[in-house]
Amino acid sequence: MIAINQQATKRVLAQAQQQCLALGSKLTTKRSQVLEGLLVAAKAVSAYELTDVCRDKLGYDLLPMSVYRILEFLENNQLVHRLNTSNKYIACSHITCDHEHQPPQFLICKTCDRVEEVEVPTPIMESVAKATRKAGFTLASSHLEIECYCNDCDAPGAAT
Amino acid sequence: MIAINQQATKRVLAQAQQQCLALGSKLTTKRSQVLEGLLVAAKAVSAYELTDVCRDKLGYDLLPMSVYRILEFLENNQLVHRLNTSNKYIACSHITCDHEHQPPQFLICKTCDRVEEVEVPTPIMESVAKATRKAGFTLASSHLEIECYCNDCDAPGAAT
DNA sequence: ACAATGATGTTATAATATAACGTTTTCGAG
DNA sequence: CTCGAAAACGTTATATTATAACATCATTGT
Repeated sequence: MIAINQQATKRVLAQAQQQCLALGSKLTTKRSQVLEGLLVAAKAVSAYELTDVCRDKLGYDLLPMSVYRILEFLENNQLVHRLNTSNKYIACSHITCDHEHQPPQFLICKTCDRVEEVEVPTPIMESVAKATRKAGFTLASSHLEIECYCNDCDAPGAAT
Repeated sequence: MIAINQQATKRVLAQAQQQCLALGSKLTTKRSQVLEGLLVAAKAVSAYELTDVCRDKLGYDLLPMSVYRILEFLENNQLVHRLNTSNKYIACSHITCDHEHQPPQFLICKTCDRVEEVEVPTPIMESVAKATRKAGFTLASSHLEIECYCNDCDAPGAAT
């Protein structure tokens, strides 16, 4: 969770604005609203779910088509990640950092959609890349999505 | 590609039949047809695409709903893998083996949907599992889907 | 033979996603 | 300032992926 209250959210949105400007684009009102929706959701949500969050929790009136477009924009500006595994979106947990990051790996709870963005140690990812090359493929990105259960959602069938 | 000709396909289907029986179920005609469609496709295909392959290349008349049901059955019988990343399905490359396998990792070409099923060395997967536990998550499976470009489909923007 | 179960057929609809085009807004060049 | 281009946003339509719900048919053990 990167935004636990309204003030933190404001800070993140301000930082996101900066990040967009640095990339030559702008975080408009609508775009900011969508990002805020993702921050409030604090987990991976689909575009349609995000429309609901924006309406029900924030009072923002956004159409799903706009949400899709805006999510694409936010992804291009490294503010949001799309999780292909679940067709959901999540705010990047590093918006407030200054430094560059490794391509992220995502631990995704299959039950509650909570996501942690972690850095699998570089040598490990190197090994994965090596196994990939050996098979005649090239990594498209080293972004990995790993399906998990979080500690709040015990794995089904787990022994007590 | 695990079936390069008609004879190899027959062998795979026979082996699949055995594998089902061992699990207490049966590879019916329709189920066999769906699996054959996947073998003929020789790449990851969606359920609807598979319906087309079965009709156009094999003359089998299957409805998409049946295909979904049958794919679910085949997955439960370890004959087929569902790739969550792309919402497509692929025949398991190990149907003709006798021995147990590690949970598979998939290299998926984003351009042509060709898939290689590889085994990332166990110690590497151990490291990934360890990083996962450290973050308070438990792996749901060590099946990994890795988005790649295969050597026939050069990565966009790759230097020559 | 028939009841129970499993397999398949059928219809409807939900959920996710993109295309195509029109309108409004922004913003720099003149 | 204002006009034209580009960007952003609105709107409608439709494609794609997936599941639910219930009907019918087939198989099998008794």
